[in-house]
Amino acid sequence: MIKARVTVIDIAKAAGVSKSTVSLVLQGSSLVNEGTRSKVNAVMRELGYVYNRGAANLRQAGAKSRIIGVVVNDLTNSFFAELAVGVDMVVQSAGFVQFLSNTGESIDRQREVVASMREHGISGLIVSPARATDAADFKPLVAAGIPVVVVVRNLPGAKVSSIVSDNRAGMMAAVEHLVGLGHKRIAFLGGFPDTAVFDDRLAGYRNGIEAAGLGYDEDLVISSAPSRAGGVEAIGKAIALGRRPTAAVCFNDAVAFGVCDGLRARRLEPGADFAVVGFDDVIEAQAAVPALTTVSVDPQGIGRRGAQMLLKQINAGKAEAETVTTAVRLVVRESCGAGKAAPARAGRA
Amino acid sequence: MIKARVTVIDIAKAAGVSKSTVSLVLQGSSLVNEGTRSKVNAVMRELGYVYNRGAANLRQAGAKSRIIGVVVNDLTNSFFAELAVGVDMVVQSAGFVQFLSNTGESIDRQREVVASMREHGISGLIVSPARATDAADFKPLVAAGIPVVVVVRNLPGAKVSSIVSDNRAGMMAAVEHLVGLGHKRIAFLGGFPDTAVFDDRLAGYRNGIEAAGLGYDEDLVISSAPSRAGGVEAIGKAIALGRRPTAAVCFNDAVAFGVCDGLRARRLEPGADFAVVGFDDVIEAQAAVPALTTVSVDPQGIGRRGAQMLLKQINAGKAEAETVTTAVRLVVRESCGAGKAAPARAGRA
DNA sequence: TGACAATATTGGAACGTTCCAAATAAATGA
DNA sequence: TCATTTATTTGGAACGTTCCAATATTGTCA
Repeated sequence: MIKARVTVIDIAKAAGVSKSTVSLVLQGSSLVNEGTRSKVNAVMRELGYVYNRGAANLRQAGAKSRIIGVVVNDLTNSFFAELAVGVDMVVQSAGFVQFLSNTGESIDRQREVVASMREHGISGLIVSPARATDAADFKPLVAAGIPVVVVVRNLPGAKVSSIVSDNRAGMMAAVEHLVGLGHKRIAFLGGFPDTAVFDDRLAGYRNGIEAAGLGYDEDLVISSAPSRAGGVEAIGKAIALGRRPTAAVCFNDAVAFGVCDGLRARRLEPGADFAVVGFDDVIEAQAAVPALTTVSVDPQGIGRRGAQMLLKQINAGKAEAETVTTAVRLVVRESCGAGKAAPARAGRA
Repeated sequence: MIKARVTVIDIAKAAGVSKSTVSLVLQGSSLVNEGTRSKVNAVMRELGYVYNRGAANLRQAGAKSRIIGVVVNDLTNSFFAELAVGVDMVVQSAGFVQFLSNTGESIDRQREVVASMREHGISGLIVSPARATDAADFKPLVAAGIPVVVVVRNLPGAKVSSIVSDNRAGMMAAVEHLVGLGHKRIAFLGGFPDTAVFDDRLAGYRNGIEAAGLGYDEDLVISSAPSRAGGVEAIGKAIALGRRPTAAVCFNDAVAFGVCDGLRARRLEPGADFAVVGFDDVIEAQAAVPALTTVSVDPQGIGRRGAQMLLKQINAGKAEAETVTTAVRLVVRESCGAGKAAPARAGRA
């Protein structure tokens, strides 16, 4: 068991040059002679040299650790897994690596992992914050000059960049579609009212309802946990209403699936007897029976976009916070009752 | 914009002690006086000190970076996302952080991320290898004394620890169950024959068939991509067979879902007209219609277990490779036609 | 040939920590 | 009081890189 690490000095000695030259080669400097370069490279390969980024970072004063921190609130939700994959794609091809952690909606955990990432000298952070995250939590990071991009859930008041989907427009489109199908009583089901995302989606719903000349009726807004179970609960309450709705837009796809479950438990067929529209377009949406009509937000795209934005800020050294909202589009499938769509499509590449 | 990093020396100066003492405090040494300790801690808080792990690792000769590398082959598959979450749980609570990367089944990518992780000085690696990974790929890691644990897919020939689920027993149980329901012609659908996992599952199928006194018939083994699309394809071929099977065990749940799709496209109802059993028990399995009878492998459990094993090896300094196969259990739901089970249960905590 | 530029190479001195051996201070025993 | 523990504290010297300023080497032009 030879534990001795091979260092740049070993290489230098073996190649008959100075450590400085080896360092130059490492950084692909054009200053070094072609012959020398290839010799050094050969020796490196031969001795099995592995670059010590820690040491390098030390010298480079925290500038470029080439580590990007990624924090998501629920990795078991495929929406966020996709997001992480999107980030990974661009981060990776830019020669960075991804430090990914899952907070499971715990803000304590979030604090921990962010602190830990900071200790490791991340050069930027992408975060989908846990519920009830304090906007001030990322203050120290940006004060230290570490770019932060908030995705999916925005943090009103925090002076960081953010990318959120156009929740309002998406929900409005969903309502319009249902109105176009002849529905007059459309409920808004699921979600916790204490989040910015909820507010946006609800606002879109309200806009859509009012634009259609239907009266906005508070009774038709039924919040619940943003989960499958929450959906079951919400549809239960909706059906118990005096003037029962004939359609619902849901806070997200998980809720929508729950709503479908709840409908079937009451011998109502989603799509045929009651129209259901989700939000997010998670992978399962197109495969479900009935296939879910939903608002597609392309989490992978958000991830890619967020990563690009972050990299831009890292390279720029200093960047002011920008906020983008990404377009969404309604994907009409079966659960809204708009007729059996063409046979389901294609896998993922 | 004051970029000056606060270092241990700044703290020392401000607290009127030496840097060595500050270092002692940092490591929670019992050598330092209680009064001094609290003073130092106070100053640290005041100046907003952040520990520089890079510098520490440098000195500690790569021993304890407290970084665990996690490499999965497909993060968009919830099976692996769950796995990562399981790892994260134990890794996190042991005070380590997780470096997670997705290879998307690309062995080039895998090589890249592993190299990158090594440069960052990970103290251990958990990997669910991409298809066709060369067992020698992890040789340098273990030679350098970095423990590696392979999960889910084993790497015959590699001298590393591994945790795989008991594929053989699981498939055998599935076959036995179908036999118990009266099926005589049971197909094995999906999966690529070039993987160890495929071999194991097929062996389990064969054992089950022969144990039941049914003849093993090669025609009933139809491989395909281990995906939903592959499932559609496989069931198509199965139905075209002369003596058509009446049931199938599938390579994994994705294939099983595809098989259900394919059945329905031919006006056959999975569960009623043809029995389908999957493998993995992905989250969607219990929510699907019909709920999928499948072999549950608890990816989160494997993740936790793998992480524990890895930590043990890290702490032990040197550990020989051990191999565990984790138990699996058949979860009977609807798709096998064993009668409507009790109403589906409960979410995830 | 000498002066100058261009091209390659190089020895320290950092970077922020931990470790070691040694120093200091305080407490104990005789 | 002095020697001897015991409890704290402390300066360097690493660790493996990068950066800087300086040096060697070569080539070019007059």
